[in-house]
Amino acid sequence: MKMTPLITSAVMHFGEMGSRWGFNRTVGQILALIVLNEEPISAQEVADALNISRGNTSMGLKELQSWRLVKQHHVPGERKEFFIPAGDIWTLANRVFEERRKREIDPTMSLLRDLLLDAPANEKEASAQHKLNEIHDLLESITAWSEELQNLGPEKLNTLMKLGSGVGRMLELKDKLLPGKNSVN
Amino acid sequence: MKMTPLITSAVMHFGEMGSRWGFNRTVGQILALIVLNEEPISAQEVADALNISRGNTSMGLKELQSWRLVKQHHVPGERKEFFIPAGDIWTLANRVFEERRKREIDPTMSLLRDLLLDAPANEKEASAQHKLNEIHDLLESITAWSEELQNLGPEKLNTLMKLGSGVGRMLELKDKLLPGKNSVN
DNA sequence: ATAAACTTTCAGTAATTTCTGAAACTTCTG
DNA sequence: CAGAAGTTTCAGAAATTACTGAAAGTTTAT
Repeated sequence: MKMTPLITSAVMHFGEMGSRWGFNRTVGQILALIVLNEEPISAQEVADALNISRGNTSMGLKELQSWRLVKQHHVPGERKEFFIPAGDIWTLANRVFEERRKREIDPTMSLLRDLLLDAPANEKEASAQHKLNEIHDLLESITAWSEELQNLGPEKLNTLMKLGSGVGRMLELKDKLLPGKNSVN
Repeated sequence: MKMTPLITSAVMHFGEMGSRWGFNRTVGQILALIVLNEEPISAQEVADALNISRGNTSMGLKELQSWRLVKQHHVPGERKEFFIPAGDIWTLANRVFEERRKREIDPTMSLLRDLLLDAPANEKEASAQHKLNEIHDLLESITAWSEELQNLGPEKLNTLMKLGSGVGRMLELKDKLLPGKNSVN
């Protein structure tokens, strides 16, 4: 399970970036290693390749499974468990988005809903509540939208992306195309 | 500069969430306080309201300015500097996205480009490089796409969001609408 | 030029997060 | 069921990140 120089660079980098993506250094490294390695890999091999303790490895793998980025893979005849990516790159990226949405947006949405239920006590609160409402609506849109993108799937998403600034123009014409749809402006 | 209960709850929550959004607790609290307070607020008032040291406040304000979420506001006749949000909610959310993209995606893109330049040394590396290439393309699409959304502006974005699953159907018809555009599937 | 009002910096401390490794646990095998 | 092979847990150590407060720095007013 020696890593080639290329894989080493990539793994180290994903470790560095790990914390920015919502997990810690070793979790990032483990993920990169499992994704870049075509063969299934055992926990012990992960620990050896990355030079981290067996305990830390176990926790990292557990976390990656809770993010649904990595899954166990049983090799017939082998006693130990092996690990492989839980899907293709698109799937993994989606899982990361989804999980982050749960951690970064959902709790705030829930608090905002609560805060917006109470009647404002005075002028100051009324104004603050108005802002909170704006934030709530924005987050709600982002959530709805990201769910929508997930349902589109990679090919259509790609079409949409390649469309570039065409999206704007298309929107202007949308009523002709989909006359039944909610007209906003 | 006493905070009302509503504002206190919101500020505390944004503090908790701060670290998930890319900054630390006090920076999150300061941001919430400045956004929810309609009047400009001085550094000293921030420190008092949040019960944090003057030094920490100064660093927090500096960071918020580097994210372009908060700006200085000079009150005529007053000696000290006041602070206000750098724009409306939409603008602020956009700045957060943009800044996070810089920190979370750009460095990886740059590394991936480098790693893809070298010829693979063997089978293992060839396969890893293929995966890295997929990741590169995905990140590139995400970047292009998020820039596109920013240019759309809030109203059109909202139209798009309200369109919901209509986006998929619209895409299927897009060639009729915009015949000049790049055909992907 | 001096002083008052205010801000920033930064060395040291506090708080938090991550990692290790030994012990406890779980399976499988003979 | 004994023990070998493997995994998980978790208390404490190490590393990282955030915060304080006193000293240095700025700016404005006189």
